[in-house]
Amino acid sequence: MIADDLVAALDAALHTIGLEVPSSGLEVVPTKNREHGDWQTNVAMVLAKSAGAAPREVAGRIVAALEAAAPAHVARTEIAGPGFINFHLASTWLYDVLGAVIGDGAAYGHGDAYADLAVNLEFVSANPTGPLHAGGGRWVAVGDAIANLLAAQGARVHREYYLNDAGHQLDIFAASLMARYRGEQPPEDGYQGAYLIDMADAMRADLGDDVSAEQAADWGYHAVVAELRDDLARIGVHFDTWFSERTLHERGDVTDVLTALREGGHTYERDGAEWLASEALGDQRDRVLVRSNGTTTYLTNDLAYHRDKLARGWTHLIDIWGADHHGQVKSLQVAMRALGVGTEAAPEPEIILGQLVKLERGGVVVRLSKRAGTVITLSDILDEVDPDVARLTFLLQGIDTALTFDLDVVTAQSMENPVYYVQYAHARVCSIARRAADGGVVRPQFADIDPSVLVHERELDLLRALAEYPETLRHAAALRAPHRVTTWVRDFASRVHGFYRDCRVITDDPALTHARLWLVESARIGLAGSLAILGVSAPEAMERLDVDEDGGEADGDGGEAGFEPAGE
RNA sequence: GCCCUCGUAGCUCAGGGGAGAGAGCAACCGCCUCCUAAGCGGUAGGUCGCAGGUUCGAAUCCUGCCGAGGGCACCA
Repeated sequence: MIADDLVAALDAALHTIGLEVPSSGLEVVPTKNREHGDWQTNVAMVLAKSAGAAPREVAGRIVAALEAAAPAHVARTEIAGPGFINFHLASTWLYDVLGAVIGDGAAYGHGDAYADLAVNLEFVSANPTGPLHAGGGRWVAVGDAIANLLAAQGARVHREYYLNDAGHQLDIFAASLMARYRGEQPPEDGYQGAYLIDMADAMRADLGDDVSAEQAADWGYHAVVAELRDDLARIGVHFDTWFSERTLHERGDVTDVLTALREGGHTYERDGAEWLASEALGDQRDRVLVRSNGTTTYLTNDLAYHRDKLARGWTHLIDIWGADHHGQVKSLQVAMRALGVGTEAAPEPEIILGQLVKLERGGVVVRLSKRAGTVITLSDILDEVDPDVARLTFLLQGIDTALTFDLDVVTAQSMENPVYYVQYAHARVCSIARRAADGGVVRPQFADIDPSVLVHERELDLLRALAEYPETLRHAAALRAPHRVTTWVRDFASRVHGFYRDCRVITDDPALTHARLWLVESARIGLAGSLAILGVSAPEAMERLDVDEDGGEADGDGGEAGFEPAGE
């Protein structure tokens, strides 16, 4: 990588003139403005104070030393602005990028930052008492993409879904199902959703007219889990493990946790309940472990669960939670530390918090009411838009910001969704390759082409973006921020479209055609690779939509928001 | 009251110490005898919530305030 070469050269130059490398390290970054060259460093400004000289003067010394041993590709070095050192490179550095992309293929941009990590990533984990809520789609998309990101950095990643199938909620669910089965209203505090009526009918069809409460509880549970699995499959997410909370109770893991905490002297009795002295460990307050009725709380069970994940050999635990659970983060981490976790070998669980999704319909907030049974499910969304649209919609922005999902906007404008912009770039690029093949244009071996014919700004722009891709993936993985990949690929797609417009690939100039065919292949690799991280498909062909062919795509679902004929 | 996240263009959001702050949508103006126009180019649009502080340099870090969302159960 050119950046590494420049860092090495700077390091050597500093050594030559007797300056220390800044403690923050050497920073060489791409310039934002082309006029400032290709890469820039701020070392001179960082070192000015300790060197006891003006930044530009320090820069001058560094540049002099650099020129004595000029690194490859550097055409010109200049001092600019308050003391930046700008590197103007020959475009040969970009031909190296092209070579790297072609050489690595689908693995281009991947790294080994997490090669030693065995990650257990738990996400979604919605209670098995009904279908997946539409807002939960955010965790589906984000979790899967984070898993892909970590895997692309060499981690072994395990996707896990925790089924809270031992608590009170499930009893209430079973009672609600049983009530519907008998044609009655669910209990006051029960699940009012209409889906239970359908489910009760299905149960009757399955088990007949004489179903016991126990049978109903069991049947209902399995039906819900099957439905969760189906919904997730529809959007293309597969979990390696569906972990049942019951297991923890049956095996005695929960009592083991209690024993360990007691032995550590972290528990006490009050008001007939058993408490964890978590405030002393850094929590906001103490927490109940065992209720006065003898049952264990969510926290206790969750501790047993996290211990089990470690016992199964996962060295790094990650949970993705909605912000509505933020109050539990500290409790879990602090208690895990009390259990001896939090060491180098067993770091405490990493909790990724995401802000909640606000559902709207036509600008009006859809309030979810259990009583009224107003529920919009993920599968409702998938009935209206394809999984790629749903996924990318959830991956457009950072997880720290609340996301508004307007069902009308997302469905009515699904054709304008950025996902098609990116996929179209991929389809176009594939189309070129197809055309070339159909026309009998044979792409020579990469080693046999002359990349130096690639001099158009559009061509170089593609390679510049590809040069930054590995760094983008690394950052996205480190920050657990898949939306950075979305941002990158949208920008890259824009460059691909620009190139497509301005640079004809298949021409009567064989050298240029051959080089561009490989360039196009590198673009395909970049698009397909980043889309794969996001869990979005990369179609090789898409139909052209012409404005005057108004309509199209009538989804026939009685949609009141049909597509307007768009043009005058 | 305490804790977490967010306030950037009309709207939805990128950028999270570096040089005139970016994109998409919406508005306006252009571009298909040529590899798919789901495309490309251009114009217009900003006190980066407010006030202090740190720094050579702050939209970015710190503090306070204002505003929005989410938490503060012997629910999960």
